[in-house]
Amino acid sequence: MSSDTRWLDKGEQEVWRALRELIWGFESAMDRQLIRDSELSGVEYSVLAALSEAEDGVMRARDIAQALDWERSRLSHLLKRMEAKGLVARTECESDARGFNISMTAAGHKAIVRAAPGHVSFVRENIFDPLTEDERDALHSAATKIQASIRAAGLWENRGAPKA
Amino acid sequence: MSSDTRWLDKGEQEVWRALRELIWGFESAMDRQLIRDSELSGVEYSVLAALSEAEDGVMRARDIAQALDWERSRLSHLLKRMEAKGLVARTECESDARGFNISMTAAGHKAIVRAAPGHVSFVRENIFDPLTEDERDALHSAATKIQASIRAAGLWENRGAPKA
DNA sequence: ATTGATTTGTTGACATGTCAATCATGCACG
DNA sequence: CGTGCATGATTGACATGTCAACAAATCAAT
Repeated sequence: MSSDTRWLDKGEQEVWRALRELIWGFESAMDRQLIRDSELSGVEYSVLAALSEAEDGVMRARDIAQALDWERSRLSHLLKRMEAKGLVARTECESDARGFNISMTAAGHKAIVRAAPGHVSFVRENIFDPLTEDERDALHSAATKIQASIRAAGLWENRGAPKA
Repeated sequence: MSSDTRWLDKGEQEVWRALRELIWGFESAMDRQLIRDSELSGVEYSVLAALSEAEDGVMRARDIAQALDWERSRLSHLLKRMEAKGLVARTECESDARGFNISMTAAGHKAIVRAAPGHVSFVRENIFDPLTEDERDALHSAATKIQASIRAAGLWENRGAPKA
């Protein structure tokens, strides 16, 4: 596993560098755009967007965490802050006394409605507009395959309890 | 800029979802692999890798920050921790009394030599092996174009002082 | 040379994320 | 029914990153 390492050749290094820079830089650029043009951070936007996609704008915390693939504690901390800001509200869950229902407040709804156009424009202008159709398709399948490969290697899940 | 937003259609949403998941998940998967198989975190690996590429294994803090496109304070905090762990050492800079030269210690060198094969294997097995040549090339050009587009929009730089 | 702007780096306050521990509830199976 | 394990969520300690303020050295321009 050590002596027979297949190192990256020149061309592979360039691809890897481009991808690494994209992965490191894209999220913060997106955050910057959101914070500049709205009152929401990227993670706050994610939560509100998830809530928007639910029928009634209400989701259990568990389901939000699953939809976003986040740790529970991360969501819990964030929801506490968002609740303090008045973006979401929590009500007890009737069917399961352990759970909580998270809903958007009017302020939360207003915030995401205001933020969404700029966010979508950012995605369209920086991902779809610059790429040819072929490149877009290839990007799609490449991203899907890479993720599948990492999953198969058991390195994707956050809480990696590899059934020790 | 608000009423004429071009929203994403079904297919575009799928591409965007795949890319977003990749961007969010890849880095932490890489970190997980490194921490599992070595004593280095992803950011520590980055610093040591940058130092490795310098001729004599010595770089000024400024140049490391530039190479990694990091904020100065981030690097400063990290170097303090890495120095405490004995991975790097700092010496004053002769030519510029403000600067510091950062060098790898023997322990730092040992650590990255031990971590590198696993890291390269991770990259090869999860990026290059699963993709066809066409996909790899398309991924390369797509990543490059997306980054160029974000740069052109002025949203790439960390310290965005947009010449107000 | 002196002044003022720029560069280099550190620091401290704060925001955010991870991890392990905790607690209450629900569920499965005897 | 209980008993024990799984689930949902919170908490606190800690790791890490950002931001703005700072200090010291250099540079530029007169």
